[in-house]
Amino acid sequence: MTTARLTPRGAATRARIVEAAADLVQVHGVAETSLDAVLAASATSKSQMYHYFADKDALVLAVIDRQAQRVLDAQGQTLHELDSIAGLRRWRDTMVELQAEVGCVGGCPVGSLAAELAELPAARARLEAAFTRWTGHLVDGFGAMQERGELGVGCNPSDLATAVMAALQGGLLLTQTSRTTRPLELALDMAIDHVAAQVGPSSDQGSAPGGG
Amino acid sequence: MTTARLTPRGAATRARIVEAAADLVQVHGVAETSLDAVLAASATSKSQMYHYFADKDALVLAVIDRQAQRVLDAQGQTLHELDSIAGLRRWRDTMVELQAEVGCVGGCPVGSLAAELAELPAARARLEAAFTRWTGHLVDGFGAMQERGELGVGCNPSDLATAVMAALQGGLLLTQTSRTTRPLELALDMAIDHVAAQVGPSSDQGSAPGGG
DNA sequence: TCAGCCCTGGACCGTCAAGTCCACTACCGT
DNA sequence: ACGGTAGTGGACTTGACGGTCCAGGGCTGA
Repeated sequence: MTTARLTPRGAATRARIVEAAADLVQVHGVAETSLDAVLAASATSKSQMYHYFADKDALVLAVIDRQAQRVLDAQGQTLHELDSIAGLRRWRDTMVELQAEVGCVGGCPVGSLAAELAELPAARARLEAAFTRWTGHLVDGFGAMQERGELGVGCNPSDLATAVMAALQGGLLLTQTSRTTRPLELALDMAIDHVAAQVGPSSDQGSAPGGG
Repeated sequence: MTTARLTPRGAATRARIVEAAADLVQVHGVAETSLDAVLAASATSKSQMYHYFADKDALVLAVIDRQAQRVLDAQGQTLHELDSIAGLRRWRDTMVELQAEVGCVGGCPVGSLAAELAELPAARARLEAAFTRWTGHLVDGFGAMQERGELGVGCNPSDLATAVMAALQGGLLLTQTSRTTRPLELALDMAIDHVAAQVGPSSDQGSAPGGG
């Protein structure tokens, strides 16, 4: 089922299902979330669920998109002010704060989905798109810094963003596993230092030569 | 069931079950791996499974330990030569190579388990231990470098190791999602640069002040 | 030889989840 | 008013999965 031919009432029901599913998936994971639970949480019936989605997999795809949006929303304004080292630091503090607030439980909603669903082609494509969109905000920030001459012309904003996102994801995973925000803090500080190291020298990244 | 009172024959059967379960879990994840599948793959019967393990959860704990060991084994000698930048680079190349060999499929066996099971207390404890052991090899390497005066006395080998492990885990997740080794390469290069930046200056880490 | 425990085979059970079906209601356009 | 489509309720089917049970095979030690 696509989103064609939806009355406002129908759209609201569909959204309620996705919202409830997203909540449950965030806590229990996809495999441990039953449709019955989603139905109960959203006060809908089986026929409604199958009216709006072909099957559970289709719902899961919608949940991926929803979670990706939620993650971006949770970062608020800091996500749009990544064009300076100071902005990156504020963003770092926001991410750490968000984790601390939930007691380091749950990890990254998108990262967790990626780990669980990366081997399913359709889901993988959505997750890759979600990461690309997220990372895009970093790319934009680094690009702006580069245009202003704050970042060496030799360094690649996209590569830089990918490295920062990797640090974030790994930091979140270790934070979730250890129940301390420390790994996230260390990982993001490392990443920001890595960006800061590109400030000033305008020729080389100072990295290992071998890269493919 | 602990490992008490096991004849060689029994131990072999138990090991066969864990081995088959580990194989399946690595590909499909815990939730999508049924006991029947494990039994078929290991040519054992239900009664054997429940003779050696109290329930599926108990088997999963054994699988976590086995996967942790497999990951360490896969890294071979490079894991014991992390006491120099050159050694770290060889280790990086090994990790990238391992991912390339499997077509970037599967991600990190331990990381994937962590993402799936981190909210289950018993599993979380094992996973945390697995990461600690793994990270321990990095700590040892950095400690040796520090003793030889190659690393500033002000920097903490344990923190450094945590940051590198975060980069590794995040890099693996993005590599799995994007089906390219590039994120892993970028993440590990960043991490190694971060370690290299501690070489020479013997006072401060040059990181953000706020960390708590 | 024989008792006893480790080990194994496989039928069986209860539960729960995904997905189907059909009768019904609500709304929209003409 | 009325036909058609969107939307809804909920019982039902099917099958897989985790877990139980018990009878029997096989090794070991006295």
